[in-house]
Amino acid sequence: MANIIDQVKQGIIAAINKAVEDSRAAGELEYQELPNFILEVPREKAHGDFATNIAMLLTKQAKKPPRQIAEFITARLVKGTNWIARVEIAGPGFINFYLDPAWVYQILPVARELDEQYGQSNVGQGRKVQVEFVSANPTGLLHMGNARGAALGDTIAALLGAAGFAVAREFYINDAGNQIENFGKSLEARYLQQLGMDVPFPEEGYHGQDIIETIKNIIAKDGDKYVNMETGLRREMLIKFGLEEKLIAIRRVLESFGVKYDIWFSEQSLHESGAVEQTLSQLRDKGYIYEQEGALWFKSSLFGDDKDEVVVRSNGTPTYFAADIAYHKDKFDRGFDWVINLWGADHHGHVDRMKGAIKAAGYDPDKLDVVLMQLVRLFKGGEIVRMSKRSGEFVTLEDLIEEVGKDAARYFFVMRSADSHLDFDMDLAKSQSADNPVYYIQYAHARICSILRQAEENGLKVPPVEGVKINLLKESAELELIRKIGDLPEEIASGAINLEPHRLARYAHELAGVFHSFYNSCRVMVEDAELRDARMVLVDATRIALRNSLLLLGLSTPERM
RNA sequence: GGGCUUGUAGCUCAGGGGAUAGAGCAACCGCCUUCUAAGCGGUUGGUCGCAGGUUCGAAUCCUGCCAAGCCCGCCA
Repeated sequence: MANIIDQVKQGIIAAINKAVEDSRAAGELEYQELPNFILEVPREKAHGDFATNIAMLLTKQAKKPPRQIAEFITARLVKGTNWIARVEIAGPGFINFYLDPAWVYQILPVARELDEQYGQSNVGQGRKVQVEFVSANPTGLLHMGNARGAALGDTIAALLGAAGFAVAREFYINDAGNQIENFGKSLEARYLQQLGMDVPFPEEGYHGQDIIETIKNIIAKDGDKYVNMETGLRREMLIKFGLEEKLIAIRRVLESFGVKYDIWFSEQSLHESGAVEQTLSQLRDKGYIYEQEGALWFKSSLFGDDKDEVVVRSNGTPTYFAADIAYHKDKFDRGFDWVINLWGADHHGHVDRMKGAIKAAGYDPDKLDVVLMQLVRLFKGGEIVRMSKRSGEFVTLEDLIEEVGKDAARYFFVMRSADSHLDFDMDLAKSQSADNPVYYIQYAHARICSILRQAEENGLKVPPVEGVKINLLKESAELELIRKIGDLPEEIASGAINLEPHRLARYAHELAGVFHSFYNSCRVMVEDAELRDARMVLVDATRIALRNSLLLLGLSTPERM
């Protein structure tokens, strides 16, 4: 019921199927197998409301020219059912369907009835899906790459939720391994330096100013009590304090970015619980692990990888990959039917062996999807902003939110497909002008709210749809707007299934555009009460579709601008 | 050297077997006594990186080449 357009489409598809079968039964057409035809909205409006390519696809089997096949099919299509008003054969053999214009009027009551729920569907059927994203090292601040991951991951999760999946957002905390050791050394050096001691800073350490800030906080709290401590213990204490502080900061920034996680999962916990060890011994029992040069290797080459991968170093410590296998095993053990990871493109080489490891551990690797996102290049004043984490010189997510605002930042990250190399133009993102697509969309929402607000001041409320003559909406701008509103459920569903949040960003922009167009050609507050009522319903349904889109994108929905 | 991603209008990008290839920005011309001009309408602008192949039909699929970014560690 929720997806009117799909419903109408399915009706037409059924009608086509029947016509084709009838034609075969009558001996006009010959075919063994019905080809996988499509029914789509043609690019050109002159080509009707929907069009199918079935006649062209049947040429081989039927051994007849496409236009003749189309003749047979159209002759057997029953007009007047499934909203089909007129059918035409065009071009090389397309069958174009022209529907009774009234078919779109069903969309408005549905949108208003469902309100907050309009656009949602149940294609996910409650299946459990996990989206893991950002998962940054808790040793520093979030950078532009993390920010893109946050916006994409959160929007993908929102789409999946709206499409009927039971979604969990998860942050994997890399609180183990080399970078933590490095973090400890950096903290220790800064600690001793801050207390006036002349000690060298580690070559590979974290040079960022934020580390010094952390140390100042520690000194403010505990003074010099760690100075005379044994170095191992001292680092442990500093790491504990530092990690906690960093995690709180990361969580706070992400929340200000509109991102909230359901689960924060610690890598360290997998080592402590013995899960890593257990996973490795299971893989060893299955013969996927061997020893060479003192290290343990996973036979990832058996699964299409170009070489094997170390899981336990010759010094006895497990690698990140070992923990990651245990982690993914844990995800599946928690009952997720679908596991989605957002990784930077620089991790692409990791995908095949991760899938291989999942297979080796006895799970279905097809249940893991890794969304790789290309790197972000930041432009400011027309120039690339060079960034380096090691030197501590980079624009943080916090800086970004402060400079361009949450809404613009989120929209800019989501408006491009994940695999496009994103050029982020800071000047454009923060410009409060027509160039900025975020304002364009929000402005449409504010305009609608303004109309409805003024109507209400004059004692006019949006009427219940039952008594309204929606069929008074005959202008092309009106019909186009209704159609666009009707597209939302499909946009959400396919955006979710294909993990393509940029489609929703585009949709919101298009919907706003169609509305602005309508606004300029049709006045809502007209004298004619019946037309006014119909347009108020239309405008309110537009508001619903726009608002729901904005919320899924994590953007605010201003009622005045 | 091998792998992954990308190459479409001046710029940033959609489209990913079908009809005349789209949007935003930029440029140019119009539209505010009327519900928000952060808006609308119009014009200009394309050898879809190059070359082959498959197909009734290729920007889209295949092969080769060219260019850009990233990766190829007992880092993550």
